[in-house]
Amino acid sequence: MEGFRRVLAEHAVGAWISEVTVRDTGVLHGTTARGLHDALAGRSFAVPARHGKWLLAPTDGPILLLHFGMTGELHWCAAAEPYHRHDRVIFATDRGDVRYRDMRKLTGLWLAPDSAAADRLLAGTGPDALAVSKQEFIARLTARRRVLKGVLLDQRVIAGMGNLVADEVLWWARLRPDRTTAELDEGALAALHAALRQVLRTGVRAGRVPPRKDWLTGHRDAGAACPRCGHPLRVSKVSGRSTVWCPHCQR
DNA sequence: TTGCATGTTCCGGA
DNA sequence: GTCCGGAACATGCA
Repeated sequence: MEGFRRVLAEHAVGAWISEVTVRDTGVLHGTTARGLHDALAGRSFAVPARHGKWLLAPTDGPILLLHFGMTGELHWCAAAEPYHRHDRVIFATDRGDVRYRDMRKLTGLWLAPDSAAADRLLAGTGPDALAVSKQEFIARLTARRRVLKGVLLDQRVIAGMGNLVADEVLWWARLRPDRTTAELDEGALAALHAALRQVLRTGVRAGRVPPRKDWLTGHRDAGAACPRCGHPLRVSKVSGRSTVWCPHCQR
């Protein structure tokens, strides 16, 4: 996510959009190929922002909102570069192409005429996980009794954590994914917030969740050993999502 | 061929 | 009303 924001920030700010090519309308939401082209051709990209898993790409006119689902990517390419088979939308500019690439098309692109409309699209989304204070984090998490894994993944509560990151955060905080928010004391909640900040800041710096050997990430296969204590990791479903945790050091 | 996958949303049941 | 699991979505891979 953060990596895709950088793609825009480093290459596209100020670039003039000459053409918008939609190769698969399946990724468009609330607009059409013609609508997207007419709204953005002739506009210039402004400074992008990220909120949770959303990338906001303002122009000197409308605001483009991008979501990447599980398999989406944003690429900066020379105009001459051949299309990738999963390039769904191409924004051709005077400097090169911004290409929205996505295999599974689970989410896609939205168009907001102005910032008020963009706010309405994100109205149900909670505060960004890296912007939330410890106090607010604890207040939002404990507002209701929820399973930890489920509440961390709930974008309405806190925006930005996906399945792998939620597992990583719980592993760092040494908390079992199937415990509930009601069981945690202040210390455990503070540890959860600290783990969240550490994991996300490292991920943001790297532009992705780093596949480090000393992290849980990269140990998702059954039978793998916990990189902290060496005990076998457990793989199961929690809150309906595949979940990896260490029964020995997560309590 | 079948099941699973890094996300979101809708639905039915508790 | 709230919360949870399951299904659906579209596609590729083991």
